[in-house]
Amino acid sequence: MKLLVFDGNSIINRAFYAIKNLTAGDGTPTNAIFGFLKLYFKYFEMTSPDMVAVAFDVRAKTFRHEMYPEYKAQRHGMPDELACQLQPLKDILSAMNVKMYELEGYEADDIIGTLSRYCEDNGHMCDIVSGDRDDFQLISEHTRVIMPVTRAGMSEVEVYGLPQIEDKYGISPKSIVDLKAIMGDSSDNIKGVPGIGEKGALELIRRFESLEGVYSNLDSDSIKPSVRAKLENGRESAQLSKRLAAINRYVPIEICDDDMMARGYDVQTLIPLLQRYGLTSIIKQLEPEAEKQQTVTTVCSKSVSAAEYLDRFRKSGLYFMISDGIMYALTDDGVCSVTDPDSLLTDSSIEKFTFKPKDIYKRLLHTVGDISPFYDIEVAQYVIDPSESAYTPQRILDRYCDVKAAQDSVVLTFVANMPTIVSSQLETLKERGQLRLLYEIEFPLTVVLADMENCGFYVDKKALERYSQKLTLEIEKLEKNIYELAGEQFNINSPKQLGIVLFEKLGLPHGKKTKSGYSTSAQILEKLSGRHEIVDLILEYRKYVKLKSTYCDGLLKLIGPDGKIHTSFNQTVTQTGRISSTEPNLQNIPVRTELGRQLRTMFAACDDNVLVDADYSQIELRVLAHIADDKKMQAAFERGEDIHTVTAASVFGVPADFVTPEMRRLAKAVNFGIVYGISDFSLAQDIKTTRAQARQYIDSYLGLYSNVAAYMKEVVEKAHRDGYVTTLFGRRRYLPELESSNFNIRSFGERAAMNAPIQGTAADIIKIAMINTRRALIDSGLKAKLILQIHDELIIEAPEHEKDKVCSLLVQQMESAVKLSVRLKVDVEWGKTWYQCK
DNA sequence: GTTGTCACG
DNA sequence: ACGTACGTGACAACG
Repeated sequence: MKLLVFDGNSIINRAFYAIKNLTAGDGTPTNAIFGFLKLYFKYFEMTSPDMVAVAFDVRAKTFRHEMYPEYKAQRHGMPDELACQLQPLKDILSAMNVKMYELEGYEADDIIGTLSRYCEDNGHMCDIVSGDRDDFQLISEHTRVIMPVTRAGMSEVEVYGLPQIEDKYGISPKSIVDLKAIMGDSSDNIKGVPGIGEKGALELIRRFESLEGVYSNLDSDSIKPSVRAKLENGRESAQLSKRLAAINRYVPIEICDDDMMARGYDVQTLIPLLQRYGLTSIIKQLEPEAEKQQTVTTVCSKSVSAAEYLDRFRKSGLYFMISDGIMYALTDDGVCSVTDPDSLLTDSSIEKFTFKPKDIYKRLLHTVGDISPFYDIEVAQYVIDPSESAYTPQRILDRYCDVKAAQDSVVLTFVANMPTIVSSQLETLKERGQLRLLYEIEFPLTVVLADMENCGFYVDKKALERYSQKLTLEIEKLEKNIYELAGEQFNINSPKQLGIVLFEKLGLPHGKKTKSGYSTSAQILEKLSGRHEIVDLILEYRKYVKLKSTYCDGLLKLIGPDGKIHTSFNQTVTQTGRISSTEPNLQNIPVRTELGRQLRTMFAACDDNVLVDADYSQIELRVLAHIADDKKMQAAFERGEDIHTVTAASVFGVPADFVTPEMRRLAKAVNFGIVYGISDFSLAQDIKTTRAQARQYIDSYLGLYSNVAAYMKEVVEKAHRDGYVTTLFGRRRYLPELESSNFNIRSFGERAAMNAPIQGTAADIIKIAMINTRRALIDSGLKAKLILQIHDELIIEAPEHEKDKVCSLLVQQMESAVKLSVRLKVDVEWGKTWYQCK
């Protein structure tokens, strides 16, 4: 038998923040109830339990609170709009015959701990649904934790069992309490041992298993004296922390199987209740199979093996999607789950149609080697219209199919309708001439990205930790000085508090105001630099804090057991066709200042490898010279001259040898401005001059490059006429802003119209280069791998002896990716670390 | 979750 | 007369 138990408070809280603006007819908020019920049905279906229960906290004095008043202090504030939904939810659950447990003095955690222990004692399985990682300590052979997470705007689920915990932490779930006893948990106000963080605590627990194990081995030589001292000082805190972190598994409640058995709903009570709260879509969901029959052709309850259907797939193509680890495929008999998918996925005689295949690619690249791309509905939709904020099965169904899918059968409905979706997309793409963009650039690119994500980028963890500590010292010094100059202690990181100190207490002249106070941006602060010593200190403080929080501590958290950082590349985010990088963003690692650039010494090649780093020189201006067909600009590039110097010479009417650094700086700013869709106002601000002077620079620039001027005019006209602009490879960006009656919005549309074809064509070009580079590396039998793309830059990790070959191969592939009327120039560097590649 | 700030191309 | 550069993502504070 299996029990499914929900942490009522954790899930309703999550639902409350995930869903917005949902109220009953009379204005009572119902978003949290709705969200809770949706998740309830989803996980019920997913786990098919025999028994269900929901546990709630009861706020009261408890052992934990008496012993430690700050414990979970910040969790007490539940907003009124949420608190008022608690009782209605309990009423609804009661009508659904769902057993609820709560007991004064105990938290939901404790009740769940008790229920899971009951399951283990009685040989049942137990699935815990909670958003709280505290519950990980309960995981065992019998017990799993199911956690709803939001990724890329899609609600997904993470399932943690014994192997996942051992994988993630390298310790057994039982030791998690001991881990927290040492490292603490700021969200629960558990102090742990001061001075020892996650890393140190993990190391100790991996070695000695428990807190007691650590303390009985305190004299062990393998514990560094500094750590030993901290442990000795923190002994009492650690013991208290352990008691606080441990979930109570002996709450005095009466448990019996019969109470928790999943039985039918009390429809007589339930339906009117749901109606009262305006939850009609939940009522629909409750209506038996009738609704589903309409929307999903057929759902086979049994799984099929791939071999059974092989011939049929071969004829019509394999339509499938993977959701929660299960592969759903469309067959003549409806949508079935498939038990042994790999033989199908790697059969090159079957055309595959799917949704978001990158994770499958990542697995297949590990297990079976190289692969051919599948049709990806998500990426196809992105090519059709890149402006969507997220590409979900639900939205694509809404767009192409006239079906209503119940919330919990979206995946099945989607798979059932894939042939319709794909043929509609192909019709659109064909008509617009975007098939080559899709099949020759976007689809093959996904495989390259999957490969890069698998490889990862090695980071020297030790060195990064040292760097972080160094920054901490500097930050503390600056903090002290700032407080002294301000005459008070305040939170420098709070723009609000900082604004009050600078502009009210110290009376500095303030610039523009934001909605919530004074602007304290670097731009404003720089103007105040001479007026008060504190200003420069704050600017420096900000630099250090940014480096520490985002780049040291942020990155450290994401270094995997292999010592590498595996970013996620997103192919469907940007409006222009660029890719983006998240968790972490490796496309914005500091480089512009020496202090920040130091970070790049930590990004290194592992083992005996080296990094090869190549970037396009002025790719956007070269693309502009090509698209605008401006002979003068083309000639400047052809002569191999520095474009900013040439521009400066012409604009200022002096020979190139007489261009001063200042003149070059101005010309460079104008060149950038042109690419962004320039205005005199912004240029003036950027180069700190008058608007009239900026106007003059722009005019002489456009007089010089007259075809650029003509192109800018034409592209904006085209955008107004057609509603979109295109890149050289047919990528579109729609610009509904141009229809706006608001001048600002319309002007933004016009600047975007000028910029998108340039930025987008450059993005297309490097994508082609990535695909060709990967192919060339594989075909020439080199071990070297692409690991990172930064818009105009590619990084490869290669064995040292392949270095020379890889350098020339990379330059060759990047320069020859496309043929333009100006040559593409690429600079290449290599080194053991990223820092050395300059 | 939204805002302000700042890192990158 | 309007009030700005184009494209991203992460973090801390605040609601």
